[in-house]
Amino acid sequence: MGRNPCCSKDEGLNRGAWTAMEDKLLTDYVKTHGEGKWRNLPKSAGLKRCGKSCRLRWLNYLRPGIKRGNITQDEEELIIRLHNLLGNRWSLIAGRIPNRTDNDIKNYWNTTLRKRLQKDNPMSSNLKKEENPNPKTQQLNQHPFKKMNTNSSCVIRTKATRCSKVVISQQQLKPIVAPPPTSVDHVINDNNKPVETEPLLLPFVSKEVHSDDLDLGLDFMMDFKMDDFNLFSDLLHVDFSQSLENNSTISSSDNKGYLCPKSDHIDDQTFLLSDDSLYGWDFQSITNLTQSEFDWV
DNA sequence: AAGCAATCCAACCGCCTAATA
DNA sequence: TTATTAGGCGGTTGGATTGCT
Repeated sequence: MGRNPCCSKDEGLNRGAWTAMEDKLLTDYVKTHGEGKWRNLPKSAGLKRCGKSCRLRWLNYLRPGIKRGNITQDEEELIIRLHNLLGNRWSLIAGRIPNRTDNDIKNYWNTTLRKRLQKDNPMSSNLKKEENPNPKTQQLNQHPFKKMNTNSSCVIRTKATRCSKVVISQQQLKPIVAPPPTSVDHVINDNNKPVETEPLLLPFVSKEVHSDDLDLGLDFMMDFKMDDFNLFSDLLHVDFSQSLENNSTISSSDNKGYLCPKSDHIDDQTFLLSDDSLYGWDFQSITNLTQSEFDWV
């Protein structure tokens, strides 16, 4: 049953810093045979390393096009904003910053940004270390989707965990900053040709906007399928170009990248979101919510 | 110049999900 | 369907480097 045993327990494997010769062996092998099959790679490439170690070395160091060090001002601002949205989800953050690795960004955050931001804003709970570092204890004490902070802003950080269902009442969606569009205009493929598709209708109508109600804190992010992260590209000033399923790209006439949920109505006031339903919400509606305004089911 | 502290960052560890036999 | 592992991820470590006294 199952797959063949992993190499990780093998004796006699090299550990620690990689030598130039090991780097060359790994690079030559991956260039010839491509990425993947990491378990078998060390043996085939003549490396005395664990496959996991090879993968990490390739992805974080040897892979062509990687930028290392010298984080620019723009990149730094983007990291901060993305971290506000996503918390410590380094791979997702790295996915929005070209040619940077998650490890690089994580290191930069931990060594530079966190300290600086903590200094600038010592009350920011997002920047504090976890009081209880034991993940097992955290799991026992908290719902995996309810990593709460004491103030209203919070980042839900779940490791390899997904929200299955959540109920949001329409009332809770106030305030909506701008009227959301009623549909995404069209879906295009890689060749910029329109694709036949059903309209992605928003299940709620916009409310009156009261500027006094606006709270633009962006510390909140739900843990839906993060593959859909491109829907936040407007906010992040990044090209709205990442592919969705079927190699298609959604765009809207105002290029705002509004989120259009495929949710089920429970009644006129409440919507049930399931795991694959976040082809999104109006971004501000989501980010203005506090964690306590959700009922997890 | 020496010793120590602070910082950096590559690599490892352990957990989780998806894949697969 | 089930058991098991590979791949991927975030957290952490520890050796190397840099800065300070």
